[in-house]
Amino acid sequence: MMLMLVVAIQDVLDGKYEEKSLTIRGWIYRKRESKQTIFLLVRDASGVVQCTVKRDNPSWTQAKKVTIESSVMLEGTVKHDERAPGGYEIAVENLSIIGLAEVFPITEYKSEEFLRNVRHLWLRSRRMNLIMKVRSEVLRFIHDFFKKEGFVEVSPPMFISSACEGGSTLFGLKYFDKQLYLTQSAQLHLEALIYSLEKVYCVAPSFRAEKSRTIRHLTEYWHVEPEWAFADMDDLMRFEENLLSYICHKTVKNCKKEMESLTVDISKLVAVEAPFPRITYTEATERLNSKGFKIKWGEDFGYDEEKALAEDFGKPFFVYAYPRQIKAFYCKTYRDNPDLVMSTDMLVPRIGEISTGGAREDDKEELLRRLKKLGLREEDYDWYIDLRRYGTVPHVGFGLGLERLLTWMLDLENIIDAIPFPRTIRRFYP
RNA sequence: GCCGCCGUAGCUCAGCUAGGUAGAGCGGCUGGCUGUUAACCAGUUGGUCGUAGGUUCAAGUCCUACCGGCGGCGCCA
Repeated sequence: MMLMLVVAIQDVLDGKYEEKSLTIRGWIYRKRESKQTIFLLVRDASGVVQCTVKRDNPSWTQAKKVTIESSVMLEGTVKHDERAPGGYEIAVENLSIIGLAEVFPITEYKSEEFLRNVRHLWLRSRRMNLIMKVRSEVLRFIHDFFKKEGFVEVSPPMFISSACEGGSTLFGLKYFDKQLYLTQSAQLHLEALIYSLEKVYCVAPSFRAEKSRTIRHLTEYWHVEPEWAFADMDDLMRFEENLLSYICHKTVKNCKKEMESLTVDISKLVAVEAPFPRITYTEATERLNSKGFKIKWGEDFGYDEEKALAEDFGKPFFVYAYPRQIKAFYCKTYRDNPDLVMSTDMLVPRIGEISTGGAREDDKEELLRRLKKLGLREEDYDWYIDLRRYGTVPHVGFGLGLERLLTWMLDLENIIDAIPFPRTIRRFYP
């Protein structure tokens, strides 16, 4: 038996194999029959190519039999043909069916609800294929950037024994005969690691039992979190804007085809340029109130307020220096104004917050005061307080929601499409 | 936690306002078609109308409860 060249479909479409005999492997994407010719559109991980089977060819019988989504291996000759989508097609000489598919449930008309029910099959769609490729690349750029900046990737625990912030949004679970929780942020554990490694980061899932019913919430999402010793708020914001610029520019460059096929408007990504606008919470409040909102100083912004600000800027920006009472216990206060904390959110149009970060309280007595004031039990945070007992240092960190970032970058209508198997308040199958 | 919307064939929906024999398109199957672009033409197949009660001579349609789903707010990344 002659050994045939097995190639990726995208390479055929790129014209690398004109008039060559070769083998492709994949799945039947579309099938159209006429009297003399059966047209098989075959997809693999890389793309879709049209293959033609003629009536007088021995593979005609197999081609008659094959169904949508059957897995196949076929041999044939690449022809340049303007009538074929993509300009190239394969004249089939031999077709073998690997797995004959039953009638595939996904057809032309489909509702959101149905596609969510058959998510495990919908992942085969061109759209999900492209989104997952971009997601993979974005992850790679994130890792590249952190490594370039000297950060060490670490692996925090998912099981935790006490809350990071409040307890209400934690998923509890039975851990032998004890009560544990799924982590909602790696921050506290990352803070412990900076005393060894100084600059650390992780990309890991976070779990939130928030009963949120919106297009920008998942109960399980991937969280990009660094912690950085001996750094301040200015370092933090500069780092974040450089990271986002890097991701956007690399994605535009390396995922050109995918972005085109997904009809993403890349101009907003090209336009991302450090430095980003920065406004304080107080300035943001004044700005909003001049537009007709009625925010009292000390109140947090809702989604409407975030959207109004974001539309004003039309690009990513920071809000920083928030009132102490609306932020978590670990936020460091400004020493010249203890009503304010060194906390910053990065916001983007349409989505709102994609990251929250800031300086962490590094003074032990101050941290204890904050814990007490918020009614948190000191003994639950004993190990965390140790970090201020033994060689405390000023440090900063942030958390970036990977799926929110992708939703913004790819203009996704719903965050669920930024992850293969989304978990929401109502969805956990398949 | 609060508010709104949806549930009829494998899929997408109409039918409900004003109660009276369960409909269409897609898909499947059969046949036709000179190269199709999720083709086209003809025929055919296909139903616990989400579930349980109630009103009524009669309920897919009206009422109540429940179940499932989607979205908005709040909360957050």
